[in-house]
Amino acid sequence: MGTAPTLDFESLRREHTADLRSPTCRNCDIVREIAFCADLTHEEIKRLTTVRCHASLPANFTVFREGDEVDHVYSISAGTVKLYKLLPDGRRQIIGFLFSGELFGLAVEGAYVYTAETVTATQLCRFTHRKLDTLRDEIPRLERRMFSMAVKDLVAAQEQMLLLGRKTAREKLATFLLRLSRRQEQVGLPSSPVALPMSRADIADYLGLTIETVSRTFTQLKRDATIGLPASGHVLLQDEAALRELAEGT
Amino acid sequence: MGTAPTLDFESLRREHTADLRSPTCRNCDIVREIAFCADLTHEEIKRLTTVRCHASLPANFTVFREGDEVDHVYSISAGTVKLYKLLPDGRRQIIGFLFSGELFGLAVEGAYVYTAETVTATQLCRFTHRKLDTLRDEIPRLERRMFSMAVKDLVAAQEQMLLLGRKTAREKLATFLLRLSRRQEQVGLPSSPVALPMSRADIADYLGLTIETVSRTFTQLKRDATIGLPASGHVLLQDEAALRELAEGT
DNA sequence: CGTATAGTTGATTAGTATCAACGCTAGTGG
DNA sequence: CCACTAGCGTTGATACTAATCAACTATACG
Repeated sequence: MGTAPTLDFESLRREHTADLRSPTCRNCDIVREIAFCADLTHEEIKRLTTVRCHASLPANFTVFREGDEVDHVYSISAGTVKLYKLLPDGRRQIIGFLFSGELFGLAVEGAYVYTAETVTATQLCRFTHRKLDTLRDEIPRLERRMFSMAVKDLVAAQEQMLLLGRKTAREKLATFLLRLSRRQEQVGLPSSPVALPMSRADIADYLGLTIETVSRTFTQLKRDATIGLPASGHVLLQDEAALRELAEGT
Repeated sequence: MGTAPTLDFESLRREHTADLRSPTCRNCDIVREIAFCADLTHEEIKRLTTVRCHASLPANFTVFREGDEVDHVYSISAGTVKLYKLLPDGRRQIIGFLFSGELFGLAVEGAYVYTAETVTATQLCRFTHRKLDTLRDEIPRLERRMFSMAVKDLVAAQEQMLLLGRKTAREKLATFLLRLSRRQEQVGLPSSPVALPMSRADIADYLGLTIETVSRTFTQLKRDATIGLPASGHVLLQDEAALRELAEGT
């Protein structure tokens, strides 16, 4: 997995920020797009703004590694991030793909519990844990919001356990495609040509399969006219009903 | 999965409470053992006490089902509970085994996201979601505590994804046994004769295996003198180093 | 004591992994 | 501008782990 090493966040910020900044992030006073600020008042957002700092990172950039000492919490402004855990012999399990608006960097006992790596070019906002703790005390709604985000992640993790433990390769892939499709809908994009920013290797490590099995299963679904593969990185959902049946395991 | 149907909690409470009540739970004013009350002051615990209500349930009792309308949050005073999700064709994934001091019943959009069933005879405390919400507003530390519990569960769920997606049957079982062993240590019990209150079917559905594979793997580990099986429901960890190597996948 | 349930063991199958080769695409340098 | 190369993705042949099907044993229960 030819991954760039973790670099100094600050230098990266200077190096890559210019060309990747989006309009909403150019000026530091608009942070509503940050997920856990969504419900806050203007006043509260202002407070948050003072402690945040953002950067744009290239694809395949390691933000932090499992076991690293925790310093910051990150929020994705734009782009895609993958979180994963490794076994000593290199076997990898991707815990989740995160998109714009999602938060990561939670940890136990001062160490990150997974590695975080960008999939595409990505813009991140980050806060120190210390400052976030202070803010949580000052803004009770923030605490509540972070709790419900943790619950949301927990529910997703449990759904993924069902997938990993009990679904077949076809069912896993169908579930995966429908999830991405649903997410696109939520962001106001069309549900059907699903964008796959991640590689086959990433998909395999997310679904508990091998690259080859993922590839073969794509081919099978295409042969069955359930999906179409118009271009690399894009999947057409031709028969959503069939996909749903597969995903639910009926 | 010959499961008793969900019964009325209140009638069960009356029916089973007498013989199952533990000394610590007999009087309603000691609730320190409830996990999310651990850090609270005496005053705060008193407040909680007024809204709680407890019951003792027999083994294999369904507390609630996935999809049921949410009413309560439960805390285990004594016993073991399993949480699971089902696919329409009956395939089952156990999300977790919970023990004394743990909380369950979190939900999204008013519906439980998993089924909860007792493994052994179990004592539960329960609170209505409504009352808990009120208390969370009144006791900020409670909110913080619930957040860190959710994070703990999330981290455990991510660890389980690695197990389900990337570990072999032997590695899965070794990991499982070591977890139970570690938990016993934390409660002050010896680490070695590990108690297995759950059936082979439950273990299989937790590890993403079949009953037969679990049984065969137990036999293999016994043959290798890694574990001993002195009596049904108990496992002796004869070679913890070997188990740890297996669990870490080295 | 007989029956039901849980657990073990064996034989065979099936699904996915592994090993290997090949094609496609994109980026590089002449 | 085009050949060259590297990396990603696909496809094929084979191996292997765990599932399935089946029989049998041990344990708990009435």
